[in-house]
Amino acid sequence: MPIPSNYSSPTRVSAKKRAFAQIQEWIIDGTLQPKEKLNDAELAQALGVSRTPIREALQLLNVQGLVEMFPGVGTQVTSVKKEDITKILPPLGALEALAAELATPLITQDTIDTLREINSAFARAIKKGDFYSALKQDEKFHNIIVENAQNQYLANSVSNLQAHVLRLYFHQSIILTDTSIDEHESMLKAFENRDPETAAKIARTNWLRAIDEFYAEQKDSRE
Amino acid sequence: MPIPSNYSSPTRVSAKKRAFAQIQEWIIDGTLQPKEKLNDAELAQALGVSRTPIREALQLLNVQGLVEMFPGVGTQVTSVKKEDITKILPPLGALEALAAELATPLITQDTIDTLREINSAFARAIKKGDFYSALKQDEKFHNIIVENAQNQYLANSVSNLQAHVLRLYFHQSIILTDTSIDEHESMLKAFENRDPETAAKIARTNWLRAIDEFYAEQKDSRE
DNA sequence: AAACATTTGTCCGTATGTATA
DNA sequence: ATATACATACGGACAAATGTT
Repeated sequence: MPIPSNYSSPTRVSAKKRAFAQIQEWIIDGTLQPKEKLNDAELAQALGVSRTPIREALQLLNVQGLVEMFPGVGTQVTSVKKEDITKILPPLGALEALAAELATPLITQDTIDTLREINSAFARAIKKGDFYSALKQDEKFHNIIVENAQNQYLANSVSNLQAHVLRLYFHQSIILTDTSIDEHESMLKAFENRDPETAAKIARTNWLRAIDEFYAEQKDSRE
Repeated sequence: MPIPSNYSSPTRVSAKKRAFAQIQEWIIDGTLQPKEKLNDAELAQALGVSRTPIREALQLLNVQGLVEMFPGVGTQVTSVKKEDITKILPPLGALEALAAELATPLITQDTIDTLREINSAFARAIKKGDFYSALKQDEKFHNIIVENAQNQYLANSVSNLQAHVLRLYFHQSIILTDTSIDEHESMLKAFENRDPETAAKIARTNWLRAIDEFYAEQKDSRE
């Protein structure tokens, strides 16, 4: 029986990592609801592993702020209020603004072209009303900018906040609008002009605007 | 035999937390050097616990970026170059600027007075040449501002970066100068004037200046 | 007040994987 | 290439702590 040569690479991940990814996904997409109790023995059985990797995964999720642990009492999914976007987006906006600023002198025209393509896909998804796909494109767009800032400390800080943004999307706090399409293009223009201040300013606005839009939507739905 | 009434509270911490705090301290103060190998069995014996809490503590330190783990191979203290301040301080400065901005409308005169006292202690420590004490006062000063921003996501992001700043201090990358004394006072004035833009700008400069001073010092020592 | 039930915290043995002789 | 040494990854059992009946 022939053995595929690329056998080891595809799924050689530890039980801990699989548990982490799976539980995180369940929390983000709402399968595990806020305040829901997390019993490590149950999760262990559900994922077919022992308690050890589950415990370790839960501790990492605790650091990320997705679960809270009460020693000797219990572990649960952290609660999340829709208004939390007002807490999460300002720091994320500040960091993404810095990322845009730092990336400006480093980014290549090739990368800018790639970003332009992603923004087109983002635009198509928005027009089609496929908001989940739009969200993924938006995430890809911003991640490429962060990568190009070439600062691991910055990248880590951003990724910790991003999980929360994703969760808020599933809790209907984040609304994607076509305003972002033009903002993205303006950022690309700023990159091409090597204008870090403008790039930073747009990046920040791009995130903070979502706060205003959320409250406008809230107001609409009350009327 | 009388039992102290406040017995349970003082040292009722888990082995994991003790291990985490101890190992983190050793890494920050240089007892455990960059690139040094971390054997969990050894650490377990040194701290008088089993390997489990050590493993868990190391995983948290890994997330914090103080240790790197190579599955199945080994765990070691992350390397740190003095130039890393140019990577760490920009995101920290951006977040502290945001903290100052958000704290401006929320901070009370009482708190401002407390900050002024801390800045006096900071000034005295600088004049005396007691830089470690100055560092602790500086940390206290900034932490109070972050607390008053009342944003847990922001506070978490900041504290993750702070451990690295402390380690850089012990590696002689961070230099404290008396310029900070006046900058702190200017921030307090901005708080009293309820001027968030100015407060944010000073907070950011206060951190970024350390980069310039580091390179000036490097240059001096070459001459 | 005390024993109980539940859940987390810790210990240690074993399996698995990697690097080296 | 095989074997060997070594470190991590995981599993399962026990101990400790908490809240409750």
